[in-house]
Amino acid sequence: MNIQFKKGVLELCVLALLEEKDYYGYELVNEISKNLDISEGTIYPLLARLRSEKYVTTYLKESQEGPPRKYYELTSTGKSVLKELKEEWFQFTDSVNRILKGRMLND
Amino acid sequence: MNIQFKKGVLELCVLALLEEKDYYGYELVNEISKNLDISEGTIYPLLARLRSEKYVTTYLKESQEGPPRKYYELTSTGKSVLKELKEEWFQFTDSVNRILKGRMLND
DNA sequence: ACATATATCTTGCTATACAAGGTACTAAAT
DNA sequence: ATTTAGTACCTTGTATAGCAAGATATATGT
Repeated sequence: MNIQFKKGVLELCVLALLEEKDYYGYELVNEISKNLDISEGTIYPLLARLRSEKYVTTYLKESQEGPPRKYYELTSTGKSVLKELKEEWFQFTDSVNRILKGRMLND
Repeated sequence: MNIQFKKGVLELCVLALLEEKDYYGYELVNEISKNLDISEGTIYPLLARLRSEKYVTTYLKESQEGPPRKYYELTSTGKSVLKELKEEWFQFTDSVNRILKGRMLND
């Protein structure tokens, strides 16, 4: 899978998942991995950044299956960033597809 | 416009345009700019890379309106890379949209 | 001579993803 | 008891690609 395509998009995916419910990091890796390749070395720094930018808050919760889980919860800032990012994403892909599809008639 | 989203995608756009006809760099900037923000500081290094990777060849042609133009022409390698990149792009955006749209019912 | 549009390219910077590794807890198998 | 495997967190160093800002040079009009 093309690594470059993911730049910036994983942030969008994480925020979108967090809109549904709170996730912990390891769980996000598993959930996103159903659709996209993603590694832990990517997600944890990303989550740290989202927290430092106040898009999410965190809380710890113990687990029966291993060490405590750090859950991530979307803030209202995070929600509005998500909305904006989502719009940008759809607009961006439309623009790209306009460039590609204008020339796809003979593909 | 989100800079990160463009990572890797501009290469795809350039190759897609070159499938239609030969372009020179400045012309590519103008053409792509109809849909996406792109700067010359991005396109020229990208074109140099495409050439070094043998996805394109170049030739010079004089112009009446300014200095000589360097035209870029797709190689057969470039064509197969384009085909692959295009497939990856559509698969990638589908995957992302699956993550986003599974949770958009109440947007 | 000067400004504008055309056309090329380079330098230094930034952002994000990844591989590879480390830490630690729990439960099951040896 | 010890090891293994699964869960769960994190960090370090590297690579890549885009951008702003600038340099260079040609052609045309003022």
